[in-house]
Amino acid sequence: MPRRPRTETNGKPTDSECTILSVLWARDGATVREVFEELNASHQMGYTTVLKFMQIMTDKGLLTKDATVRPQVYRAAQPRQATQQRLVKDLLDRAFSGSPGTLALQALAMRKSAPEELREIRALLDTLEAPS
Amino acid sequence: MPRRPRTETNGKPTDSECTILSVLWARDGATVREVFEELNASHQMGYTTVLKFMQIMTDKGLLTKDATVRPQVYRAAQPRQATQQRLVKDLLDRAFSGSPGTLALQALAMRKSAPEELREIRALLDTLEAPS
DNA sequence: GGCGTTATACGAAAATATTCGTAAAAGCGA
DNA sequence: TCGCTTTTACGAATATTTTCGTATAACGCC
Repeated sequence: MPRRPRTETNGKPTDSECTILSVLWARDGATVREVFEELNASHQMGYTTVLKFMQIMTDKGLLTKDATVRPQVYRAAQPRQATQQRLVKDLLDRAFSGSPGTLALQALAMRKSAPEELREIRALLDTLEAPS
Repeated sequence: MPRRPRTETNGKPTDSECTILSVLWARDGATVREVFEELNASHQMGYTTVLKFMQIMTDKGLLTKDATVRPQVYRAAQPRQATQQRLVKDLLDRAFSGSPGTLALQALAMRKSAPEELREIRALLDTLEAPS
C-alpha cells in the first residue's frame, strides 16, 4: 500500500501561476478580468479558472489583493526579480548541473536579444571576469 | 459540475524527470541502481520510485533502455541540449516575457561561472552583435 | 536445482495542479 | 427598489505527478 506523504515545497510557483504572475508584473496591478482578457487570447483559460488561480495564489502569499476598490485589484506579492531568481536557480540545479554559463548560452542562442541587453551582459561579464 | 478534460502536453519533462535526466546526461547510460545511488544522496527518493520514473519515462519516449544487458541500462533518448532548449524556451515564455537577455543576466548573476564559460559567452555575444 | 539477493513489472494511494459549475454578493440603471 | 450584469466565493471533478508496496522474474552461488 502506497504511503509516504512527503511534504516538501520547493516554493516555486507552478506553470500556470507563472503565467499569471507574468501578466501582473507587466502591469503593476490588475483585475481578474484584465488578466483573463490577456490570457484568454494566448492560452485558452476560462474566467473562473483565472479567478480561482488568483485566489489560490493570494492564499499562498504569491499575490496581494486590494479589496477596497470594486473590481478587486491584484498585485504580485514578491518583486519580479526575486521570483525569477528562484525559477532560474531551480532550473539550474535540476537540468544544468548548476552551471549558469551553460544556461546563459542556451538562452542567448535561443532568440536574438536587444542590443541593449547584450551590452548589459557584456558589462556584467566585465565585472565578473576582472575582480581583482 | 467540473469538466473539460483538457489534454494538452507542453512536452516538457516534469521536475523529477529532469532530475533523472540530469544524472543520465552526465553518464551516458546508467542502471536504475546507479541513478538511485546518486539521487538518494541529494534528494531522498526510494529505489522503486526511481525505477518507476525511469519506466514511465521510457514509455513516454524520454529514455531508451538496453534490455540485452542484465542490469538494464538506460539512456536519455534526446540529446541534452535539445531538452535544455525546450526547458529554457518554456521558462522564457512563461516568466521572462520571452527575453533571453534578462534570463541570461539572472543566470550569470546567480553564481560565479567558470572563466572558460564567460569567454564562450563573450564570443557568442560577438557573433550576435556584429552580424554584417 | 534450490535459495537468498537483486532487478523488473504492475498497480495504486497520496499529493498537487488544473479546470469550472454554481451560487451568493455587489453594482448599476431604470 | 427590482432586475440584470459583473464579480467573488466555494466546492469539487479531473488530470497529473510523485511515491511506494508487492509480486514476479532473473541471477549467482553452493
